[in-house]
Amino acid sequence: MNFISRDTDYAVRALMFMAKGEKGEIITVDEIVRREKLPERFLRRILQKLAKNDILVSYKGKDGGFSLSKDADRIRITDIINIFQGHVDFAKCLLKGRKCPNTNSCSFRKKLKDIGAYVNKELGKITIGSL
Amino acid sequence: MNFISRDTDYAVRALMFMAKGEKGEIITVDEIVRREKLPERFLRRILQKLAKNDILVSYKGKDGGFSLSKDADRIRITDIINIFQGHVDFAKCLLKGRKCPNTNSCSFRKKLKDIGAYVNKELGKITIGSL
DNA sequence: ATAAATGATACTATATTAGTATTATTAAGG
DNA sequence: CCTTAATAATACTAATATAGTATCATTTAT
Ligand code: FES
Ligand code: FES
Repeated sequence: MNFISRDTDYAVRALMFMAKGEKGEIITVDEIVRREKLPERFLRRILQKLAKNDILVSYKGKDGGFSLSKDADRIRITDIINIFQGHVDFAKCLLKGRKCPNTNSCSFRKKLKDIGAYVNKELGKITIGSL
Repeated sequence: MNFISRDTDYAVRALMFMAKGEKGEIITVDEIVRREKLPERFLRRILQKLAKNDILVSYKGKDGGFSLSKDADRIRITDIINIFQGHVDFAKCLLKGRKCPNTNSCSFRKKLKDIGAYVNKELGKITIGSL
């Protein structure tokens, strides 16, 4: 069981590569593909999603590409995880349709919540710039 | 994205229920199903797996059922997670076939590893008995 | 106009998760 | 020894999530 999904991982790697360039530099998908050996079309979609979520700025047309929308130190790993994997829920009642016999008092869920809070806090400290 | 899968959750709930009884008490699947409202056949398979992994002892035949194989305080949540979800990997290189450009030096992976270690340590402290 | 880039969206393939069904085996008790 | 009440083993199916591909539209510098 992996904690980090493929698209999160690819996104982080692409961002790390982009962060090496000058601030605001425009980089094309092809360039990233060449350097990081990622599947092109898949990566395109990933970068598009990052642009939609204000991590990247996209420039269409000739000489276009993507640039970081903010300083690499302000892009947190949790932002990326949230975009691609949604909120990481450490403690959700899994009894969907049926009635959960002990929703509010469940001590298991309570403990997991504490651990989840810690993980989110620590992951929030990691930024693209810090890598 | 959920950290805990359905079968882990069901297993924990079943074990918590069983831990309420006397030490070594034999309990049938039907009894757990009645009390915890879990899908019977699915739960059967889950308990079988727990038995195979020495969490439960199974008694076949009439008056049979399952009992805890050890004190509830010695059954850790991590044991259950490992059985049903495998080792939780916080930091694995996701570039399978292709060559990873930076396997040994990847700082992202290194940081995730630390967090994973913490989570496993904390989860290891939680036992069925403590819930 | 053309070429070189992204945008949007739909499609497909594979893996994982969740659950069901079937048949065999075991052991207690009359 | 037969019946009954339990688990064991295994195969099957359905739903969902993940990973990746394909197609066509739009934009912009020259
Ligand atoms: S079971 Fe629904 S909350 Fe613990
Ligand atoms: S990318 Fe393979 S290890 Fe960081």
